[in-house]
Amino acid sequence: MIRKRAATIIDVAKQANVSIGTVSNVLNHAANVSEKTKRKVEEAIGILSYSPNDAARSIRTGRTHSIGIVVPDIMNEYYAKTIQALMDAAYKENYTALITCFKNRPQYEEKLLNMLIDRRVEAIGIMGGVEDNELVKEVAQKVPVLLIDRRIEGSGLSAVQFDNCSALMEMVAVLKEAGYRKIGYMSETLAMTNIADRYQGFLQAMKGNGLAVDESCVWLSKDLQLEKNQNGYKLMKKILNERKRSELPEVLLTSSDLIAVGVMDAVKEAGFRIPHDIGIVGFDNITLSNHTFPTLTTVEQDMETIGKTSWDVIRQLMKRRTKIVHEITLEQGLVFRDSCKLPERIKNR
Amino acid sequence: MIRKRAATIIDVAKQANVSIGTVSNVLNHAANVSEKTKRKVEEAIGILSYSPNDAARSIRTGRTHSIGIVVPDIMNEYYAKTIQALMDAAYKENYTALITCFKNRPQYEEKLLNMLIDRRVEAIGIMGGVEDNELVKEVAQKVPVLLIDRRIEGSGLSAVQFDNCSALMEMVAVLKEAGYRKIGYMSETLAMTNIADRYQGFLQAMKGNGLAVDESCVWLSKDLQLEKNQNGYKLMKKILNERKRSELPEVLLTSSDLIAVGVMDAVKEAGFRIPHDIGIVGFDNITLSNHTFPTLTTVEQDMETIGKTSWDVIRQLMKRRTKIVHEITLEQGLVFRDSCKLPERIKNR
DNA sequence: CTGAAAGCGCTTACAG
DNA sequence: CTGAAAGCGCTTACAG
Repeated sequence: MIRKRAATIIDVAKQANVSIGTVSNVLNHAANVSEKTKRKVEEAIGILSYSPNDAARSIRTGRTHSIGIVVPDIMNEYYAKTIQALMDAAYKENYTALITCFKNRPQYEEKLLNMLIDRRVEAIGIMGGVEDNELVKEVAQKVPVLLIDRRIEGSGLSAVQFDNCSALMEMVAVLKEAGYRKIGYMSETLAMTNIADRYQGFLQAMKGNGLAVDESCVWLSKDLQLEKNQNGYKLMKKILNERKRSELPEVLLTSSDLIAVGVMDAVKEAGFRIPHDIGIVGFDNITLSNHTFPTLTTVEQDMETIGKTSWDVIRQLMKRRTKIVHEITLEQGLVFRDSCKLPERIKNR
Repeated sequence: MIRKRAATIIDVAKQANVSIGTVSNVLNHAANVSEKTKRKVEEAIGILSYSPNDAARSIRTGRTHSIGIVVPDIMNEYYAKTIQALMDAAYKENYTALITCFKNRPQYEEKLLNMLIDRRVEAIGIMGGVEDNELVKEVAQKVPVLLIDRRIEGSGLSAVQFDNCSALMEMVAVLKEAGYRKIGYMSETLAMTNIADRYQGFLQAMKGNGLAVDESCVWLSKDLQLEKNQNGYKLMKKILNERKRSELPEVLLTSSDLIAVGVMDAVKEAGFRIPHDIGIVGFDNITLSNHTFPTLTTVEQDMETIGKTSWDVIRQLMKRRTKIVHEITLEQGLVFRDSCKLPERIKNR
């Protein structure tokens, strides 16, 4: 079987014995077309199983009805759910989202962004680590950019973010109330604002609550950006090998549920009990966190909401050629489960 | 700030004082262009920060360098990882994958497929439930289609699949060896071949091992297609409410880890112990399955491999205008963990 | 209500 | 090595 060349608007016009302008009018539900010719055209379209070529259309109209999304990867449920919500919202308004993943490899980022620009996406949403802020600003000269779950200080770029700092401050306050004093912290490096904000919240809260930060219990590692689960496990295993029990924190805050789960595996493997010997706190509230043993105390980020909100803002950004800056901050929520020793009165909040 | 109109090849030609044909030649690393004019052109490109318009290019060349992927959703890790592997492979050869999710809503499927055709993707990979086989066949008239993790009998369409039937036969044999007799089965309905094959494998193996299928312990529910976790929990809860313990299976096979995890929650909530009172088996081997309590016995599907293989086949399909049929079958693997009572000799296999 | 024609931003033979 | 011109498949004023 040989696939036929796709029919064009010219073929349809010939088949229906009308001009291509008329076919175009039918296609676009435009200008009064008589019922009769409309039927003729539609019949011809059916016979030839014609479908309009979007590229040709977009070259004329100057619009592509597509947006670009840049994320580290889609394998992390946090990204997957956010993107899904954003895509769904866009799709309902006949926009297609081009998803691109750069796996935290800087050399990919530029290539991906250029690809999106070549495709003339009408806006770009950037989630996570495009590390080269200058690059992002250049891109924003050409096409509206929305930063999702991050920001670039002083760039005048729109952003939808969570209030990471507050969430961590609350969490630390609760841990203190629960009797914890020696609070450890494990995170990817602080390149992204969302991650940095959490750490700031941690530091502020420790200070505010009169607790000392034990620097030997703070681990910031670049490895934790990807394969968080695996790398969290490895890092914790190494820590447990090197230290005596008294040198461990009483509770360990982490910047991701996946990291937390890896850490828990290492801890359990070393024969410690959670939360009896050490408490663990995650971040994201992915499905996994409610099914680990013990279940994981964490910070909930509402992916549905950030995804939808991002689309709303992107739509605003596309509307006008003049630039306006949107800054939206969403609240997170604390989820108390069994991986920390918490009094009932706290759990029931 | 007002965003400028994007520069075109004409602008570049003017800026560099050459013809647009020459600019095009530089862009496409084509025909001998003298070093000097090349530099002139590149400089002009820099000054205007010109980027070529893919739509215009594709309308001339007839190629879009993009493929379409259709999946139920990207929130299930099984789909997410497969797509990621496929996207990565495609990306390395300068192809972009347009990901579309139809959420098992039939009315979406046609719209999505048309959208992909309008965008003139050079091939389409379909994973999971596009239910209308006729629709798929029509699409395949226009553009090469690869079925991923499913097939359409007698359609002459290429497919990359797992050997689901064999995997289930092996699993049943192992369960029998472990002493299980009353084996239950919980799955989404059998609309898709991958799901149907598993059930066939189950039936065959039961027969082959001289075990009776207790039909009261077979649940096939449409609800389990989406939100598998939630809906698995609900279904199991209902079952536990309605039955005495003696009416439950000794071990329950499920068609997805997410379903299995929901089931385990319901079982534990009802006060039963796993695997002491009832064994549970999942399917997919997503990250979650190694962290539940108890950890989940399951069937591993190598997402990396099916994703990459799918790209390899898609590339083949795009190469020629004559149709050739590819049928590739991949092996799965059994993963023995703590959610079933299994003798050590089996676990160590 | 319908058609003829210009033009969107490119690539591709073809001259020179 | 470089340029002029045709043409890809559409939409959009503009006549009639």
